[in-house]
Amino acid sequence: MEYIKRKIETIVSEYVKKEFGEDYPVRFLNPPKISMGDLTLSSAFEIGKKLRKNPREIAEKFKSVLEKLEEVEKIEIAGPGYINFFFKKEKYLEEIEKVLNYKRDTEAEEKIIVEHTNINPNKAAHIGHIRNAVLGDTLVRMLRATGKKVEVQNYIDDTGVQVADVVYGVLYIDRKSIDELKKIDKIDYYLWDLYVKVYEKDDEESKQKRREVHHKIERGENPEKEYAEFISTEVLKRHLQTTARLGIDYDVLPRESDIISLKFWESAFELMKEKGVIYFQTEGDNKGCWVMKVFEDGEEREKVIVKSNGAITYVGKDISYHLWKFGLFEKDFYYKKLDNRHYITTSSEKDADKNVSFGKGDRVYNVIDQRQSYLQNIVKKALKKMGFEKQSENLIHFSYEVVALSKKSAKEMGFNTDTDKSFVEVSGRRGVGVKADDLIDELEKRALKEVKERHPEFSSEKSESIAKMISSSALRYYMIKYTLNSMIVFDFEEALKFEGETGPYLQYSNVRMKSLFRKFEEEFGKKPEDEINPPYSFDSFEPKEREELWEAIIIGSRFDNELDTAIKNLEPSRLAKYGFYLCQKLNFIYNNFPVIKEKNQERRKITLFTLHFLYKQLNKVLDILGIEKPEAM
RNA sequence: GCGCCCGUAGCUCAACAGGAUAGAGCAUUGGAUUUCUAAUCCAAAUGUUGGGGGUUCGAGUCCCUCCGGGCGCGCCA
Repeated sequence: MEYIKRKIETIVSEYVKKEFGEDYPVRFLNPPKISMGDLTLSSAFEIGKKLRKNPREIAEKFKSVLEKLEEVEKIEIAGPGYINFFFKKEKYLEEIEKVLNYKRDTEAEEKIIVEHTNINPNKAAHIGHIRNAVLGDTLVRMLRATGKKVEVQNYIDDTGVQVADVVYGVLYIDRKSIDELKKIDKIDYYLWDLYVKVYEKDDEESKQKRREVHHKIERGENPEKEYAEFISTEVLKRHLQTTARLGIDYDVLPRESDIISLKFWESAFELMKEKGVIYFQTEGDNKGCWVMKVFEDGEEREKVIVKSNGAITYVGKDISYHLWKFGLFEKDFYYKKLDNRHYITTSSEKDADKNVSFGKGDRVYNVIDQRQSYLQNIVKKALKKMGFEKQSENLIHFSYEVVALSKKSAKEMGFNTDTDKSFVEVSGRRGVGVKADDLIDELEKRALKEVKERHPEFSSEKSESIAKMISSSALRYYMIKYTLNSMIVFDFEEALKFEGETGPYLQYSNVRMKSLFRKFEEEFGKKPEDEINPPYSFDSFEPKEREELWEAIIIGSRFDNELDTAIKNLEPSRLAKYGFYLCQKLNFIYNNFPVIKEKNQERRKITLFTLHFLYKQLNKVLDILGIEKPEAM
């Protein structure tokens, strides 16, 4: 119904300017009940507030102006001043293509970079990482659905202490050669356990040894460097297999080791000195460091960017990475193919693919959990201080709460639940967490059992393929249905559900429709689309039935509004909820209005229209949520 | 100590930018199919939105205060 809103907007802003001599934003609301109207305009409140007039009186003035709209059947002023529109139903149905093919105004060409997943390549991916990846991927799909150009980056911290710690473990605890590592089936699982072992013996001597390993990797000394490269690449490949199970891909994988060897930092350092953003501290706690002044909590504080031993801090690296993301210095990576879906950065020119280019974004979304807010803000401030105001503003921390384990689930897995808190924190170092692949395996197992029970006639290949789609949708929906601010206290019982507000429910609704349309074709010898033609008439329905069908159509018409709101508020859960709501309406109509058995052609046409329209809208939602659409389930 | 976030039905969560009678799922109880996939649908029941005060036509939402919980504030990454 966005096309009608645009029409109303034009009329309202013209009228308001003439009548009240000022511009007011035109805002729409959804009436809480369809009996109150199809759409609400709230302008009377805003104008009334400003002019200190009764909003109801102002609303009355709008009535005559807006009633002239050809789409409008009637207008009612309700409550304290809501302007409620009732559309001409038959006309609305005739123009449904305008709803289905709504095109947003094309904004100036803008390149968006979304960074997400960013799992340290030293152990298996766990449910916390999955929330990040699913949120990031959904954000990407949301943006692309509105026609935006989006590049997806997955940053690989292959030189950090985490990798060094497992290299230490391999070299000094398990004493394995690279050839031996190659024989391990799931290296990420092996390292999950090894990582825990490394921290079990956390004495001074091993700490010292670990630091040494880290420094050697940073300086490029072998065999440490070789091990680090091997491990991080192999674990990365495993992570990509895991995310691929959820339908998640990336355009480019920038590696920290390349940032270091291509000396990004040196350029960033020069730039920061030149712009006077950092300076050398000669006294106090930070003596010998390069620091940046940060204004926070009403006082100037210092943030160390280069340590007194000359090493760069984490923020320092992040600042240079972001200068690259926005294309703010001349430095660039080389790229090569990692597999047929992903490019990875490289520092050597000779194996580089010269035909691709990444970065140089206008807007950047970083999908990182809420604990990193402080540091993300430092990067933003650094950009601003360097004079890159616009880029600083366009750097958006897509922040969300973490995933923890419910005490019940943690106990079931044999973790220590002796804590004051009502949940158990996920910790890679202690090996506390649910591995993503384990969870997906379990979901697949359960889905397969269901499919086999329902369809014993299916080949095992077919059943398995369907089970995979179901498990992926269940996990994706579970991760997306919570608002970003809400901590997910992971519970097996909740996550393994296929009924109620779950991904499979949405999938199932879709399958039902497909099946219905298939049967319709068999029965009537034509496609549903061929039946759905004007003229339309609701005359053969009871008033109650008419309202039920019409409500479903109005709900279905809100897709574009929901998508826009989800993007504006950066809240993917909104779209998940909408998808669920859509399916509830769809299933209700399906259960209460027969199609194939319906003898009255007028009734059949309208019912089919409604279901087909909701089905098409649902398909858009499923694509954005990354939920696959099996033929049967 | 300072900053950010949260507190809503028995449980897990919604509530669009301050809007109309605070809604879903799960669990509970009862019901629907000789009929398009029952992973469905319908109905019943459950609320002082942590407490108190304020702002206004209107507050779960904004402000103040108190209580309870989470996270952050490194020359770690």
